[in-house]
Order: sequence, then C-alpha cells, then structure tokens
Amino acid sequence: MFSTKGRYALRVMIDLAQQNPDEYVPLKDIAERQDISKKYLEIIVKDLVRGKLIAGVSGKGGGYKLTKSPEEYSVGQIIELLEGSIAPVACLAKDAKKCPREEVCKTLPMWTEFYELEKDFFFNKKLSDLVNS
Amino acid sequence: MFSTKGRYALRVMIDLAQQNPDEYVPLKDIAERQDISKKYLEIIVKDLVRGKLIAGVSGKGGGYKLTKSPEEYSVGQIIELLEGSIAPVACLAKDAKKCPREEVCKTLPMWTEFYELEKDFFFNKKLSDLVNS
DNA sequence: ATATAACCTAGTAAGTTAGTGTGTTAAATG
DNA sequence: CATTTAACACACTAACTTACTAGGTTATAT
Repeated sequence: MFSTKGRYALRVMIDLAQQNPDEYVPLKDIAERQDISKKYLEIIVKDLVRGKLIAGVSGKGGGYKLTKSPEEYSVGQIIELLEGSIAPVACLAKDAKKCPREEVCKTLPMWTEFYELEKDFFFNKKLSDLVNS
Repeated sequence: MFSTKGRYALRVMIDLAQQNPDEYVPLKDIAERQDISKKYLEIIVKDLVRGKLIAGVSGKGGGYKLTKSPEEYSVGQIIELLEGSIAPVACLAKDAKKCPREEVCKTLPMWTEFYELEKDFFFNKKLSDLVNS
C-alpha cells in the first residue's frame, strides 16, 4: 500500500501543475490548498527537489515550481522517488539481495508479471492526465 | 509491498497443493520444505484455518490439508485474507472511513483504476496456476 | 501412557510511518 | 541596511507494523 509520502508528493505535483508555470509557488500555499501539514510537506518537497522534479528558490517571492511541463512527468517516477520502489515484493526491488530460492520459487513469475503490469500502468500515466480530470 | 504473511501463506498453500490431497500434512514438514520458521507459520496457518481455506486436525497423523481443489482458490483471496486488503491506497480499503476529499480528489480515479487491474490480476490467478509451473 | 501435532496467549526487537520542533540560510522589499 | 518571507537543515518522537520467539495446553492415534 502506498504511503502518504508518495500520495502527497503526487498532490504537490498536481497542485504545482495547476498554478502559473512561470511563478514560484510558496509551500505554505500548497499546504493550505491541499490541507496537509507544511512541515511534513517540507520533507516530501526536499525529495522532489533532490530528484530534480521541481526547483525551489528561497526568500520573498520564492517557492517551488515544476522543472518540466506536466506531460513530461510520469506518476511512476514521482511515486518511485518518494516510496523507493513500487515493486510488489522485496525480492524484485532494485536494491534487493539475490534470493536463494529464486530458481525454485513458484511465485516469482507471478510477482514479476504483476510488477510489469504495475510499471506499465504507472509509468505511462502522466501528471497531465491527472490535472485534466 | 506485500509482506511475508501473504507471501508465506501462498507458499504454504502451494506446498499443500503439491502433497497428497487426502493426507494431513504436519506443519513441521511444510516449515522444513519451505525453510520458514514453524512458529511463525503457526500464526499464518491459523488465519488460513479461520478463513476455511485449509483444515487442521490435532494429534498423531494430524496436520493440515486443503478444503478444496487448487483450481478453486484464487491468489487474491489467499493474500487478502492474510494482508487484510490489497488496495493500493488506504481510502480504497473496505474498512476505510470516508475521505472528505473524495469528490475533489484528482488521484482517486487513478487509484481506483489500478485497484481494478490488481483485483482482476490476483483474483483470476488460481492456486493451480502456480503449482503447475 | 506416550508421542505427536494442532492450537492458544503473550511478548519483543527492529523498523517504518507520519509527523513535530527549532533553528539557519537566502532573497526581495522598504 | 533592516525586515520580511520562504527555503533548507537537522534532530526528535509517538504510534504502529513486521517478523518473529517463548511457553504453554488440548486433541488424537498407537
């Protein structure tokens, strides 16, 4: 189950996509509109900046804005950045240590099949798809 | 991400499906074959019994066996029984309290769409599909 | 009677989640 | 240059979940 981090990140991105793309939007405004603690959003937004999905400037008139247009972001990359991995099982996550049962595992093909389905869904779903709805 | 509970439950079910369907299989044997702590499996197996997916008898010659044939179990019902819900977000879980943002939520349609995809996948995948592979 | 195996209740260390608190730095405005 | 605004940084925490373990009691076949 996806946590608030990934879900809130998506909401921040959607919020930014709905604002003037040339203006920096202060986090305070996003927090109020989305009704999420600004303090908590700081953590999330930090990751979004680190991942270069948004850019921030300090000081008066500062805030955050998207670095690209909404069609250029996939939901998958936003969630993955915040959640670490969207793999259904630990052994399929990118940083997973090799499972000793890999060769005999009766469930691995199913997990892999589902993971492909999931990636297909979330990486083809664009931020712009969510804004226009 | 699915936890060991759901994953181990699946492995127990697969293991049972591979044994003689008329014999009771002791948990000790399953634990050894699957290389999972017997003590931990007791917790998982208890849920499987509660959900009537398997039946157990005490005493010598006792153990567990499937109550139905492998084609009659879906992977979805096994995992759901152990994990509680396979919903991608909390607000879609059956016991979820109504979200106040439901009507304005830009992401809910996407989560719902994914949830349908997920249920479709796991409830149509049968235990027998995993055994014969 | 004994061996076997399910069944029951409880506890626990480690990790994760969803935050909060208290600052410091950077930039625009008067 | 002082003030305001806002990002950025670091630390802390309560509650919950995960993945177990411990120590029994009850049921059944030989």
